Amino acid sequence: MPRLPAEARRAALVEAALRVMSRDGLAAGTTRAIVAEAGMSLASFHYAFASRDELLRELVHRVVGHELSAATADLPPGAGPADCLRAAAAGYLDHLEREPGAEQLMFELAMHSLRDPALRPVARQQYRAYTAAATRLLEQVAAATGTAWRRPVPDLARLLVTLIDGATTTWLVDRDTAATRTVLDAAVELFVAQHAELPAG
Amino acid sequence: MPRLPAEARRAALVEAALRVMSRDGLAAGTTRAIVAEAGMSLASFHYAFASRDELLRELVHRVVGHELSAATADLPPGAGPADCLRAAAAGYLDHLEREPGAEQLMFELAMHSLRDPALRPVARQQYRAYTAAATRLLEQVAAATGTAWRRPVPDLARLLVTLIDGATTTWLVDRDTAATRTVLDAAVELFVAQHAELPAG
DNA sequence: ACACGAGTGGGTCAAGCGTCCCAGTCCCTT
DNA sequence: AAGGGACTGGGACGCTTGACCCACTCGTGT
Repeated sequence: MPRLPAEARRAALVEAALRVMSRDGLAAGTTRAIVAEAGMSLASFHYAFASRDELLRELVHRVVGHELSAATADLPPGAGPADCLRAAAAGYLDHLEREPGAEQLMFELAMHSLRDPALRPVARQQYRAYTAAATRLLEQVAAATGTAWRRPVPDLARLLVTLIDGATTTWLVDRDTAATRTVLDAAVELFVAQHAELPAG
Repeated sequence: MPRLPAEARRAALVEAALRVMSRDGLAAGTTRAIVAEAGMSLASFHYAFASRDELLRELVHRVVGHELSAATADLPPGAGPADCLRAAAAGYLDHLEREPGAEQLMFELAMHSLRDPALRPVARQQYRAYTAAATRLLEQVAAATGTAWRRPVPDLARLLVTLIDGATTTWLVDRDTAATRTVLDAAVELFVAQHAELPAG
């Protein structure tokens, strides 16, 4: 209970909320559970945030920003495009295994946002961030390997997001990493064999 | 408020719960909201079900059973395997557009089940049902077109579930039917060109 | 026709929720 | 050093939740 400027307190509360909700689910993220995790009193919560919804909005913004920059940081050293994509997939799978709760929370957050008209734009933005990351990855791969994509990159980016999304939900259910890896590898092969590699001209 | 045998009341409550939760989300399915939707008193609820969790379990079982039989009923008249798969995808997309809430509820239910150790097997069963449906579809397509699949059918089935799952979540967020159709069509093409059509021997 | 048990309704309970208030305390400025 | 504003803590309010109890009513088997 040291004294904290409001801005730092907001950040601490968001992080605490993220921990609680990743561990026990979105619904478990009550104001009391959050302040207990952060080691504060209940009043500090509403001193830093006008409402629980405001914290939720800030939380989503922060996480989406973080995910976007994380996806951007993936720079495969690059041999062929297949290796690049496979490396990216493996990297994501590692992250998923390391923090399944966080990734599950993202889904719960998206589903929750969809039900609330006021929060719907937040969900949209979340997926726009995913698509942006996918687009960047595809462009990096093309640039790094001197190839171009046969289909429009936006279409491929959406396909990639779809695959990652589906792979995540199915993995969350059965935790079968080997099977998920197989699916992603097959998807990469599809991607490359069918859609990539027209020498850039 | 006519008199109803307990079994019929259970069914009516499950249907009412399904309506409420499809419309307003899993969290909105309180005992009071459900009995209001069913036009009963609160006591009738706990006469038919020992607890809200018991209703939830029965609801999931019923829906999974329904989805499994629905997916089985898909019999494409069949020209090539691509047409079969495309027809199946289009059929699912129609269903999704007709009842987005129900499909979103399935996700919410799965995510909720994953958090509760007692309900985790239910989520597993839900996805086993999906995989079974996908397997059946792939086998039907192979049989109807006289071809075989190059990769193990279980792998392909999981890939199919992954694709449908991902397509559903992305569509739920942006409701962009055209883009989702494009993704699914591309996926079908991938599926067929790369993985199908080895004449059955 | 009559009793018995299945089914019903309303009122109630304790717990947990988000939110709010206010008296107190610390730090920073001047 | 003294004032004022930023920050804290505990307690409380009003509401909703799942669960429950008990007095009642109706259909049915005898």
